[in-house]
Amino acid sequence: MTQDIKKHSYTIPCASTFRDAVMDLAAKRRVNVGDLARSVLLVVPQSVIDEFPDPGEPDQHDRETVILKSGTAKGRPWRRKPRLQVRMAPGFEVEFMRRALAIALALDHGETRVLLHSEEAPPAPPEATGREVVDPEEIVRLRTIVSVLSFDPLNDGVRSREDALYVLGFPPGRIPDGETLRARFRMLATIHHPDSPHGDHRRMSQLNSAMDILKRGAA
DNA sequence: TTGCGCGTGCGCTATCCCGT
DNA sequence: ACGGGATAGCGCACGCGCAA
Repeated sequence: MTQDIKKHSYTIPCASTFRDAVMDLAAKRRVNVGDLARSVLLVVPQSVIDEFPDPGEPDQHDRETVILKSGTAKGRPWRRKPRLQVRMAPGFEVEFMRRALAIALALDHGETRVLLHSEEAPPAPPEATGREVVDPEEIVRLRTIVSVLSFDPLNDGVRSREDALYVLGFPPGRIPDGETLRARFRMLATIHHPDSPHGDHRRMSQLNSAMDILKRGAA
């Protein structure tokens, strides 16, 4: 098997606190740092990433010491900038990827809205000051993502417990408790409700049917 | 159908090359 | 000589083919 696009290995110098936070987040999500960066690149428009503040390089005193464990220089200490290393498709700039990872951290901290302008950016028109700008490109991306990741509505509707588990995204045979069930339903309902920007009447209807079946089964 | 071996790709870590 | 960036190498996961 050969790949058409070779991945490139990026070295991203950053403050040790930033590196630790990113690695903690990756560990918490059970993914690697590259996955975090790719996720942000997938769902956040490039213009937003470009505008996001760059966490920047480590300061002059922020250095890590590495002791070589083998080779001719075994035992020799190396001082270098704290860094993150990721393998991704070529063509990205280090600052851009550092911003992307900063967005991942911001989202994890609950900052679910990303402003399209920074303090240094040219002043916005008076009527737009202090408001988030809705990027049409972002809306299209999000709709595509929701469409791809959502379950395919069942042609014959939700007729069995297995169908219900499928619609709610649980593996076959799983017996979710009431709290897990309600939490999953609420999350999916906010996405598929016809009033939502990404809503779908058919999916919402099948969600309700699935919930009914599982609630009856749990009773 | 299952188990085994092989090949390939990828992530992570450590090392080494080269510019300053 | 030092230190940053690039990459080599190791180990793991997964897909595929084949045999039992």
